[in-house]
Amino acid sequence: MESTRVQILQAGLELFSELGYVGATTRGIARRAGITEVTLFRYFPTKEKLFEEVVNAYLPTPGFSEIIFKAKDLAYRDALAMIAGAFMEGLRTEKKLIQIMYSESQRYADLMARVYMALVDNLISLLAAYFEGLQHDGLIRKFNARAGATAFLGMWSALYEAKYLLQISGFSEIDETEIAKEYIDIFFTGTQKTS
Amino acid sequence: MESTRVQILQAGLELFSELGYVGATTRGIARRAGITEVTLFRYFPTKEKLFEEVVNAYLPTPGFSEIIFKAKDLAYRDALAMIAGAFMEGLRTEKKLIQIMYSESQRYADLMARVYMALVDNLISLLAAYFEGLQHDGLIRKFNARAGATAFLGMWSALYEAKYLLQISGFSEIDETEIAKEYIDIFFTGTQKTS
DNA sequence: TTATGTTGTAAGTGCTTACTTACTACACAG
DNA sequence: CTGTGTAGTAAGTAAGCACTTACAACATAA
Repeated sequence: MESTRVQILQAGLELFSELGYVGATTRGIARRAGITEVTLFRYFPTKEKLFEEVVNAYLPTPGFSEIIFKAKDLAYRDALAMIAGAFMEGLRTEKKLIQIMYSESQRYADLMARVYMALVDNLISLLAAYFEGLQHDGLIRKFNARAGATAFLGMWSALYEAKYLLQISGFSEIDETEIAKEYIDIFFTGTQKTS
Repeated sequence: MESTRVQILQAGLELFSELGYVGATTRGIARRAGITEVTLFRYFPTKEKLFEEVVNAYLPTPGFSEIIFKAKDLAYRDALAMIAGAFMEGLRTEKKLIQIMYSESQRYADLMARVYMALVDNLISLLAAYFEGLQHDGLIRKFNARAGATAFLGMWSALYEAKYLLQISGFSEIDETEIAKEYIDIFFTGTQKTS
């Protein structure tokens, strides 16, 4: 059955993210998948190949184009809020993959760079294009659109890391909608036209 | 000699950051320190104790208070630029520790949270106090000072991660002073008084 | 000279690891 | 009923791991 393969990949994603590439064992992955180690090696020739297939299997297909498309129907401030919300939700959904990305960024630099690209690079480009459209219509001030996009998403990804990856206690207390309001205020005001 | 101990700690910092806690071996650390494995175990009873001592030994003593102190003599925009530059330089200096922090944030959650606190939490508080002073003097608009501080530093730490930790090619091409100017522009304008 | 502290050398412990081989059990399609 | 594909079981391999023991070499200080 194909489901055996999927179960192994799922178990691999979990254990690689919890224990890292070296820390996760083929025995442990097999156990969590509910199969034997021998069966695991019937599907994947080496631990390394399994790891690469896990990452590739769960590489997110960026579904951000619709988000930005919808943003065009909203007022600028509401669009920023919606984009930020969608981005944070996307990061939360991909938490296991993001954990792998950070812990293996040295050993598997190229592969992890691809994970980053899949996660945020596409959104950066779309967001930059959105800003350029608004600039062209004279609705926001002129600035380097790509730099603006990384500035905006950077605030959120840093918040995500402190709160969800490192689980800093000072951030878990804070209401996310409250801090979101401040972030959006700053960026909104910072990109307004100077009247 | 005390220098043997220091050499082991230094080698431990390097190998733990390159290979992770599980991936780094006591043999490898001893070799890089230029001593034998037996000597390593004469100084540190277990690999785990060695790891904890490495992290504690290289926990940065935050030297940010002087930075914020100097900022008070500068114009707001120049102060932002100086703080951002000092923060980025601090992150670059602590690259190995930061790598450890990200790769072991699951296994050693508490210890790595302490690393984060030492790295940025102190600066967040100081920066928030600086903003509050400016707000009190009516030089910038009112906003949640702590949220503003995390927003400002978040932009920079996200840039640092993409450029130096994940080494995303798209960021290494960009001139850092150019992107810095845009970040500061956005934050400066975003926290100005609405006249 | 004698005592002490620091290091290296050599060997080995028991455990875990990724990965293999050989055989068996069972479901299902022709 | 027979062949085929998928799985489990049992056992084992060679290598690497953290960590130990015992002893010898050397410098320094009393």
